[in-house]
Amino acid sequence: MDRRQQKTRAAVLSAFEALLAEKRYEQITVQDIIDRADIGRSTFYAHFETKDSLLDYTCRKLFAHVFDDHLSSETSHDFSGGERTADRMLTHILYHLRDDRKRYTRIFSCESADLFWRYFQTQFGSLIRKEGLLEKSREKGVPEEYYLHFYCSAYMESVKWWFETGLTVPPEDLTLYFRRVTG
Amino acid sequence: MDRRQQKTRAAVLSAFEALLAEKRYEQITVQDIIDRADIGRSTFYAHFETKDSLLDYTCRKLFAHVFDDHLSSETSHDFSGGERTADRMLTHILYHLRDDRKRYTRIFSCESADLFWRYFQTQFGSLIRKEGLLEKSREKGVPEEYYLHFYCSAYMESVKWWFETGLTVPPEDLTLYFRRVTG
DNA sequence: TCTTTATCGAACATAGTGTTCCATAACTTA
DNA sequence: TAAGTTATGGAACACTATGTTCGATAAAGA
Repeated sequence: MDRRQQKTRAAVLSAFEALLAEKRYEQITVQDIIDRADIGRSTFYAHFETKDSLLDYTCRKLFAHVFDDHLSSETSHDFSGGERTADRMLTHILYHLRDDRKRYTRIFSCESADLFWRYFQTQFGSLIRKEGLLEKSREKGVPEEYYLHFYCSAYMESVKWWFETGLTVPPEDLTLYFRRVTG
Repeated sequence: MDRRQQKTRAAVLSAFEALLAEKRYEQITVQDIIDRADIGRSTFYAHFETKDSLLDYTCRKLFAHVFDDHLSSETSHDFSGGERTADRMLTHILYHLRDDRKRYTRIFSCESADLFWRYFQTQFGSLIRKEGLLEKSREKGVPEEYYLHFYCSAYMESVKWWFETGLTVPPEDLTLYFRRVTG
């Protein structure tokens, strides 16, 4: 890949994330981005079809950063240990989110980024299956799809709440809260 | 109030709701609305500051329709009966939503209408207090605000899931599901 | 009837998106 | 190092949508 392309791409992404830390996605204009990245308008559109594509790309990247990099290395996809192991992982995600709080705050509140949550939900779905929680849905007497939706959104809403309170609660405690209300 | 104003207002609101049943809020233009309502552009802006104001107004109206009209008449704000009474009310809301499904489907999926959910959450909050569920938060060992947030969003997400599945589940059953997973 | 006022319609300013074109500069490869 | 390829810059452009302004007209209320 051409060095120029790499530089441009990196400049755009970093400009975008910086802007995302300052204001909501909806009020960021392409002009803002290219000013900050110090590139021409046509150059931007040579890299990204639309502004939404950029958001999409960024979400995917952040998502991969949360799940692929950190998650798999931690537990090597072995959740046979049951809730204990899964808890360690959930807590691990929270630590990661807190470390990069600036990046994620805007993504979470960004109205167009339910994209991020959709990925989250997909990934979370496979987690739940590994935990064998779909059997729990039978115990509780609710449909599997309902339980899946409930469980995912409960975690997502926990995280949202966490960010709203300014991340004052320790990650371990939040995981505990989540377990207690969903258990 | 001038008869002309009333007519115009009614025309706008009905045009807006009709459009909302056809496409998402984001892709509805002011032009669409005034074409359908058959009024002049300046007339629209004489009634509503912006397109968002119209959405805001509509959300408030729908919200009042769900809560004030139906809810209070049903149980007269007496939730001392505990879960049984509250369940009847939750189910009642679901019936109302299903009867007017076309109106609500778009509102629920409209990205700018977390407004509606905010109202919902506020109202739900007072419900929970009356149910004495904040004591339950102590039993469960989680902060009250966390439990409130969790409980509200669990109901909201249940409703969202319900609409996604095309309202196939009977209202009574959904209330049951909700109770089983949050109980 | 007389006065008030809501509406129409067209034109306007503003702002943002995404496209096109070509000269220029930077990069790759041979 | 030279030749050829390709990314970039920058300006101009078409397009869409928002929200404003204003004077003429028609409908309402007193």
